Amino acid sequence: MVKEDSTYEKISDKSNFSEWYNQVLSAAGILDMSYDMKGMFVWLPYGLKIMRFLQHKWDELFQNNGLQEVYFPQIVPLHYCEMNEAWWEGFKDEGYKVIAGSDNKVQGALRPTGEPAIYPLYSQWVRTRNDLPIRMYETVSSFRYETKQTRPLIRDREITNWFEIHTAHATKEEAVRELDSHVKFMDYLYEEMLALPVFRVNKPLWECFPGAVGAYEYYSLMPDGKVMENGSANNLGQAYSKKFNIKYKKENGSEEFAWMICTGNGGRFLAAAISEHGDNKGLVLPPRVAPIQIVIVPIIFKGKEEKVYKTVDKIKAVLDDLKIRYYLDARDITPGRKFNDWEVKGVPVRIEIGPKDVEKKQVMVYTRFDAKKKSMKMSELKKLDKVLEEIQKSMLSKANKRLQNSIRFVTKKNEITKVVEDKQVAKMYWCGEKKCYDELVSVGEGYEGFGTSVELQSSGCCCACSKPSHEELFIAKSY
RNA sequence: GGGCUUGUGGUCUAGCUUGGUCAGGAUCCGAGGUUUGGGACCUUGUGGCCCCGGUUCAAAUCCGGGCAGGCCCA
Repeated sequence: MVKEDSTYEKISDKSNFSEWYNQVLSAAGILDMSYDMKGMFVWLPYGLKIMRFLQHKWDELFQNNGLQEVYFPQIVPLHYCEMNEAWWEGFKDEGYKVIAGSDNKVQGALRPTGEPAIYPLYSQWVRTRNDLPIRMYETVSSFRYETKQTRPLIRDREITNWFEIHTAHATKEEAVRELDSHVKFMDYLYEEMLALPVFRVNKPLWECFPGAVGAYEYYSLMPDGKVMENGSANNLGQAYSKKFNIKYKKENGSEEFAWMICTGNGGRFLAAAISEHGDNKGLVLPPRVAPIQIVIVPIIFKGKEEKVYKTVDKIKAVLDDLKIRYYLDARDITPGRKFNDWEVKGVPVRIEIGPKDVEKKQVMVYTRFDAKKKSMKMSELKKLDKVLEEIQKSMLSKANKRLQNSIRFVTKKNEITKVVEDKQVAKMYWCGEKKCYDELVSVGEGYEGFGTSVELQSSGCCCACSKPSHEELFIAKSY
């Protein structure tokens, strides 16, 4: 098991982000990227543990809020796909078709998204008002034959560990309340679990599905100053229910289409966390999602093994009491090697315990994110859960600072280029007209106006046409 | 879609300009020993030039094609 145990792999400086990112994924044992199928990767034991841990967090969160987990088949009949023609037009070129049988007949498509699989069934399930709401989610793989450059966890051809919530409601108001709770789910996963601040923005309407009411999109700020779309919560209105015929009979006998909400995200959560928190030594995991929160490294000298291991047992007892996820590294290799292994893997805290510490009734505590090593009395070990919480908080506030410092407010069109080329995000007043949007975005190649501020603080004059404006537009390069 | 670039044991890599004792190093893995407070050390063993064709007395090296990666830009 070469890959599960550590291998000594070089990690570039983080300023060279593309290279650094691939090396960290490999060195930390997240993915094996040598699988010979473009855009598809092998989840290694440690990487999958982290991803599954995050998945358990959203399972718990969704189910505590009344959402039910379901599973729909991976193969979607083509006539389901064709029910939403505009959608299929956009997706069919990047769809995988499944052929089987001696005549190679096309059996269907691997799902590029969940809608075409799920909504035809919703249509059957909904007859009366009592059948609503439907509140379900699934965690699955989606498949897209990407023609762009693929990048592990960021742009895959098999999008793994992807959750999507699909809900259907009797009224518009109920749907809006549902959307609000999805926003809270995303905020919780980002801030509370991953210690990641994000841009939560509104999409310009022409970027939403035809007929949709609106969408919140999430964008992560990557180390190279580009932004990455990272999940969305969509208020579909009745756009999809009309396509898929999801409707119920009202008391007066008339028919009403369901109001629908969908929300999804997956591996990009992890991509953003790795990119934000990682450093030149490797991964740095936020304690709340780290599968191993504390690693214990015993330092063994000949003849003194027993003493050390007796103390290790005491430490384990305390950690058990605190319900901390720990791992005792008893491998027969040198301590220095173990230190580095677990640093690359981003374990938040390491406890070193050797004969000297046993004498002094203490341990050495190393914290990964600030690389500090301090001694701690055995009697103080029960504070370790607070140490982990402190780390979590500090990681969030550090990331928050970077995000806030990256935003530059501009008042003139010609200032945008300088900000974006400086690897920052430009923010400006915008009147809401597409014409002005196009004008502002076209000042540089590859620029994207990725949304407008959700929490509006003030208003001013449109950066393009100078008319009074109540919206703030963000512009940056994007993934 | 356009441009640039790379392919050497399991992994990382030297060699390519100027063809010829160059297939070298490191790591991993196996065996033995000594160790363990920041990637230990010594002895020893296994294992490699992406594929096809061309030029040549001679190709990892030059040329053509294929396949597979990586990076940048639309």
